[in-house]
Amino acid sequence: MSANKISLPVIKRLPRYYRYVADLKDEGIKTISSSELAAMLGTTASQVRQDFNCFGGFGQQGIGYTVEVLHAELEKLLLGGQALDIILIGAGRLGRTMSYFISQGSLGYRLVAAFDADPAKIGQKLGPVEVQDVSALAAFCKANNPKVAAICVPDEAAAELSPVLAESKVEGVWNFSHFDFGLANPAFTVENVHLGDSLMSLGFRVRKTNS
Amino acid sequence: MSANKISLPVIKRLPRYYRYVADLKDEGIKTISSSELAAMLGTTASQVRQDFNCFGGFGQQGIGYTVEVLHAELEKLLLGGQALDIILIGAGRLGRTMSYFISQGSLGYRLVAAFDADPAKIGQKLGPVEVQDVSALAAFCKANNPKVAAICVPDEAAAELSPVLAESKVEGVWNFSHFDFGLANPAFTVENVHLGDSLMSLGFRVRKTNS
DNA sequence: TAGATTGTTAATCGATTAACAATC
DNA sequence: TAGATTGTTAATCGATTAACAATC
Repeated sequence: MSANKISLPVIKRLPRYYRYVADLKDEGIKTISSSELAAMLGTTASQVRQDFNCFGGFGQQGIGYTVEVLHAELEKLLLGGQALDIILIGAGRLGRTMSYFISQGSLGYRLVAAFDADPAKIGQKLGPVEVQDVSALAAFCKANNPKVAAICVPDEAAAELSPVLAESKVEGVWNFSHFDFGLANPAFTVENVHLGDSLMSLGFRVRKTNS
Repeated sequence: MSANKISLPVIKRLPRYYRYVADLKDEGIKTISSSELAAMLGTTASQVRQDFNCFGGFGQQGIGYTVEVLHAELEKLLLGGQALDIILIGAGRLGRTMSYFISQGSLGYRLVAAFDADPAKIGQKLGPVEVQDVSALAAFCKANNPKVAAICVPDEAAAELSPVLAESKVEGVWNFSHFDFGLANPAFTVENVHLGDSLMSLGFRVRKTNS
């Protein structure tokens, strides 16, 4: 029943709006215009208005946007009232860092389990959860229906786990591996974080500038 | 002297091409057509050809692309022959994880220094380098001219360090903070990795699917 | 009422996709 | 030569920006 389709570029901009508006709220600013906000963000007033209007326009003509309203609306959109259950797969260096990240910030998630294949890691405490053997993944999903999985395992392990997740109720994949979950199963909503790709493309741009 | 302008979307796709082509090379595949590669990547043959042609077309009409040539060309573009010197700023959990990341993969970088403000972290070994006091940053940059900085400090610290980096020879910023280096100094080439934003936007999409 | 600023439609811009001539 | 596939131009699509009427 996904009513009106919001484009991906707009969705990706929402968290940034939310951060800036939260700052404004903290500073006690009551009202802001699209052009003021655009100047802060380095974008155009048109884009700000177009973006906000995807969600039904919470501004007032002649006045601007009430910071408190804007903040509440963006928070509702992004945090959605109740936290999503997320599981961490892979409790190595990256996985552990991400587990802290998930739990610390108010990002709209609740870490409910962590898994690893390495016996040395099983039983370790990771914030609110204890690392389980990855062989318990399917059973855990069946019993608890987590909605999102953070993938912090090597590519081959991700490929092996993909069918297990596809059979579960997991819909969202926060993917740090190179395995392409979206290609494997179009039903997944995938957010890739390709750190190596990111750093490489930065390298290309920096080298380019000097040539 | 930045000759032909390559668009950002194309640049961002290059690392993925490189990974897939490296796999093909490992599998001993000699030649590949744009349509075969497109099928693997989940894109169109047109896009593959358009992208490769930004760099002067290394295919052969009637035949396709020689995997070895493709691999060599992409490697040259992305790794650029010699490694870029990179410094790590912030040796907390995230910074340490990223230092391993930078050093381990063949991403075209050489970690040359790490900095932190916390006395407890100063002196720690981080792979090839030892964490220095951040007060030594300006002097280090002046003496060693690193080209890229990885920013793994809180937003306020990033804001304070921005002018220091702007005065140095640092051009590329791999930014994990929310401070906007591109806005502060348009001369920077910035690659933002906003993990919280990424996870939040995934949450929006997952919730959206169920409403 | 006059000034300001939104909501929304129209114009522009850029990126992706399709088509096809060149050529291996 | 015939078939295949690139390089490249043209068409389409979508996102951004500009314009302006509605309205606080």
